[in-house]
Amino acid sequence: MTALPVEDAGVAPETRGGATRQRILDAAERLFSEHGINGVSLRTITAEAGANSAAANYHFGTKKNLLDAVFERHATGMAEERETLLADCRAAPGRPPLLEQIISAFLEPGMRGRHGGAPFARLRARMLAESSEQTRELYAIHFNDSSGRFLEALGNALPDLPAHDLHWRFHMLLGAMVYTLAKPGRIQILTEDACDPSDPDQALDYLVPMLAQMFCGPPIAVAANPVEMLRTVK
Amino acid sequence: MTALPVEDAGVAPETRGGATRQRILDAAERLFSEHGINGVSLRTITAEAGANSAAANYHFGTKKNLLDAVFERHATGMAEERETLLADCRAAPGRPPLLEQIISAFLEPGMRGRHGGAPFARLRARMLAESSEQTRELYAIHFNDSSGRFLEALGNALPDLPAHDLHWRFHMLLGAMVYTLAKPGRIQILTEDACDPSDPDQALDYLVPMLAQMFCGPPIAVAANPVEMLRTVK
DNA sequence: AGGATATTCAATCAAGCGTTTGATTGAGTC
DNA sequence: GACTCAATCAAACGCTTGATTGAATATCCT
Repeated sequence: MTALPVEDAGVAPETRGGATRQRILDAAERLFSEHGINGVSLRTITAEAGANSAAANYHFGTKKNLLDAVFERHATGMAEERETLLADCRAAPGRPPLLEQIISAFLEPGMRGRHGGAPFARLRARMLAESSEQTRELYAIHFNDSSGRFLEALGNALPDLPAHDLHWRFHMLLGAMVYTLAKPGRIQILTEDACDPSDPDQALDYLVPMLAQMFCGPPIAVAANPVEMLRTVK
Repeated sequence: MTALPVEDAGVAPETRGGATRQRILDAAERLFSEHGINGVSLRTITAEAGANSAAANYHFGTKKNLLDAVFERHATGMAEERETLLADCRAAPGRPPLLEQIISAFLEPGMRGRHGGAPFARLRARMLAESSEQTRELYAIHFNDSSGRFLEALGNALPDLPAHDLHWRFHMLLGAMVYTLAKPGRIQILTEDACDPSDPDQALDYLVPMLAQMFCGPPIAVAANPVEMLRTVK
């Protein structure tokens, strides 16, 4: 009868690596990252992939599942490379793991690695800005553990920094990364300088020292606002 | 139908006034910021505004024009307040305008001001992440001049910093602001601390000193990469 | 070889989209 | 009281959307 249930017995199309399936994943990744998830139709994706318009539904069931697959394709390997580089930091030359090394271990796999490259990077940034339910789930599944371990490592590298300050600095680390990945192109418009955040090498060369500088600063004194003081204590 | 209190019986052909028009703008701003521009239909907007489904097209022509109107409603005043605060920095107490004061003058109007509040802030962040043609135009029209003047003021406050470094630090300033406005909620998920970037007061209390700290750091030495060196000269 | 399985195809569905239409309202003007 | 005109309304326009179907084709296994 109908071959609808994607989780058929044996090897379902979910897990197979068919050529059409791969082409659809590639096209979806590129188009999602360029026009947003709601800005691209399955017809456009399958056309770009040179496949029939029903192919996406056949291989992934729904559009939501397609985005899941696009995300999972690179996220797992990316998180693993992050953890590997973090482990290298611990078993490192000097005594205390260098702050810059930790920051670089966090940024590099997502900005320069072989995990999707620029399209997947921009897709992640766009998804974070949208912060839909699906996005929150995907990030929680694939990145929560990894990010938590980096937060812990940064805390160990800065034992005198209050947790509240550490969290705010990590927030800024995420912001710098996500904004860079999103390629808004504001600086290029404003300056016409060679400052090019869309160049991964240049971005890492500058972001890592700048962020390290920021992490090293003294704790913030929020004396003016007693409510903030209370919050800081927690 | 009973004549409801038409508060604005002004001289409004299509440029101003009108209670329905305002309600549509409010609904569009809220829904756009929550679900994205492509994620909301005009029918949803007009329904939320308690208006007829044709009202949006009547008052604004197209969906694109509606987004223009939503954006322009707050952007002009926001840019003006930024410039006013920047002028206050120049005619300030001490000799050199404080770095923190300039940064605060740039961030405050967009984060805490009466210019749209949280919904408009999040909408701006989302638009920057999408960076469509329309977004680039709107930002260029309303914010290019203002941002350029802040870039200049920051350069004057840090005369020894190479332009290339200055631009990268301004990029990070934008990233911290945009990411905070987008409310991705990652830190809250990761830490369960009271660190809450969606609280404008707390965000300004922490972002301003952290960014000032980053701006004050030494220039980045990119010795490893000769290509970068060449680019820096330019 | 042949039969089962996996994939592709053209065609179609209901639903929703942005937009347009023509009629209707009701306050202001002569 | 007739006329004007911005504003609102119900209804429909043509088109695209995500999803589904059943037949046709490619692929594999024994």
